[in-house]
Amino acid sequence: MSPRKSVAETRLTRRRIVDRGLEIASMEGLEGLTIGRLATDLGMSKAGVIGHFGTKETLQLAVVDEAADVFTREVPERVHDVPAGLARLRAMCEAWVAYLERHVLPGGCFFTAAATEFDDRGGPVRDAIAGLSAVWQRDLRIQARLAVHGGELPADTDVGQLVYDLVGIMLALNHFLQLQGDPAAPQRARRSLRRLLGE
Amino acid sequence: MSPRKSVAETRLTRRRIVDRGLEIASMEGLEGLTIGRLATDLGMSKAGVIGHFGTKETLQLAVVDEAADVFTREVPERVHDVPAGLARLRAMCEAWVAYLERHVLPGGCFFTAAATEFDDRGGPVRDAIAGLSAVWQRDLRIQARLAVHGGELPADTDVGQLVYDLVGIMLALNHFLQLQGDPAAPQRARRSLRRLLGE
DNA sequence: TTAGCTTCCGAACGATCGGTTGCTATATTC
DNA sequence: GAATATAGCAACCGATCGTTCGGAAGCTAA
Repeated sequence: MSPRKSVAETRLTRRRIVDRGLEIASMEGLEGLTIGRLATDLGMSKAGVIGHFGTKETLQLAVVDEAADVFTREVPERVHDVPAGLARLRAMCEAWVAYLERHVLPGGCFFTAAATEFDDRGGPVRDAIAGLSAVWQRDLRIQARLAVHGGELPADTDVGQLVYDLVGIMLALNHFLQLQGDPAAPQRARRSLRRLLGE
Repeated sequence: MSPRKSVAETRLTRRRIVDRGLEIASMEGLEGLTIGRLATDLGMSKAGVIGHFGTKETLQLAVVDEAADVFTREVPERVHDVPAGLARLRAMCEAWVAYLERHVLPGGCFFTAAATEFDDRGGPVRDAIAGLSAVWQRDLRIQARLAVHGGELPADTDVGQLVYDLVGIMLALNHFLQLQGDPAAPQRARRSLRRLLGE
C-alpha cells in the first residue's frame, strides 16, 4: 500500500519508531517493547517497523542508543561549560537529579530499568547498557579525581567510593519517585549530594 | 495421568512451584515468569501448575509473598535478638548487605528487580511490592528513631533522609554486583554504612 | 464399597509473539 | 522516459502466551 518515501522521510520514520520505542521501553521494559505494539501505536504494519532494523535485538540496541543520546543531551551537555573539577562534578549531579525530577521519559530512568532487567543475561544489549553505564561513571570519576588533585576535595578521598555513593543517591531517587511517588525525593537527593560534595 | 496426592504432597507441590517461580522471577522478572516454562522445569503440565492459583496474577502474588518470606528469614529474623536502637539498625543493614552478597536468589535482590519492573503499572502486584517495601522502610525508620531518642545518633538527624541514604546504598550494591560484577561492592556498601551509622 | 472431592494431565482455545514473503507504488538514477 | 531500488503493506508462518475443559486417578468420608 504505502509507497517508497524520500530519504528524509525514511529517516524520519525511523526516528519515530525509535522515539516511540524508547517511551514504551522506559515504561514496559526492553522486552515489553513489542513490534506489534509499536506498529499499532505508529499506525503501520509490523513488517514496516521491523524492516528498518531486521531484528528485534537491533531495534533494542537502537533504542538503547537513543536513550544514551537523550541522557547525554539532558545531562552532560548541559554542564559542558562548567569549569572542570568539583564545580563540574556538582553540576553533573544536579543535572542528573533535575533530569530524573523532570520525568523526561514517562517510565523514569531508562538505564535503571534496563540495567535491572538485563543484568542477569548476556548478549549485546546487556553489553551496551553496561558499557554506557561504565562510561558515565568514568566521567564522574574523572571530575572527582580532578577535584581531589585540585584540593577541592580531601586528599584521601576514595574516588571509587564516591562514585558508588553518587550512583546510590540516583538509584534511590528513581526508586522513591517511581515506586512511592515521593515528592520529597529530589530534596533528599540534593541534601545527600551536599553532604558528599559540600555546599 | 497423575492422581490425587495426599494433602501433604499437594502443599509440597505448591511450594515447589512457588520456590522455582521465585528463582525464575529473580532472574527473568515477574513477567518473564511463564507458566509453560515453570511447567517444563517442574516436569508437569501447564494446567497442573496454574490449577493451584487459577490465574497468573495470583501466582505472581504468591511469588512476591514467598520473596518476602525469604527476605524476612534472611534479614530481620537474624537480628531479632539484637538490642533495639542503633545496634539493631546496624545489624539490620549488615544482614541486608550479607543477604545481597550471598546471592541468596540467583538474580540478585528480587524486590529491586520487581520494583523497577512494576513501578509504572497499577494493579495488586505493584501494590504488594510497594507495600512490602514500605513496611521494611518503616522498620528501619523505627530503629533509627529509637537511636535518635536514645542519644545514639545526633538529635537533629533527619530519619527519613537516613532511610533514603540506606536504601540508596543497597540499590547501588545490587547494581554494582549484578551489572558490573564488582567484587569490591560489598566493601563499599559497608564503608558507606559506617559513615552514616558510625563504627 | 461407594460416592465425592481434588490433583493433575492432555488437548485445545484465541491471542500475540518475532519474523518472512510477495507485492505495489514511488523516489531515485541513468 | 526507462530501469532500478526500496519503504511499507497484507497475509501468513511456527511458536508460545494465559486459560479452559473433560476426564483419569486416587485419597477420603460415608
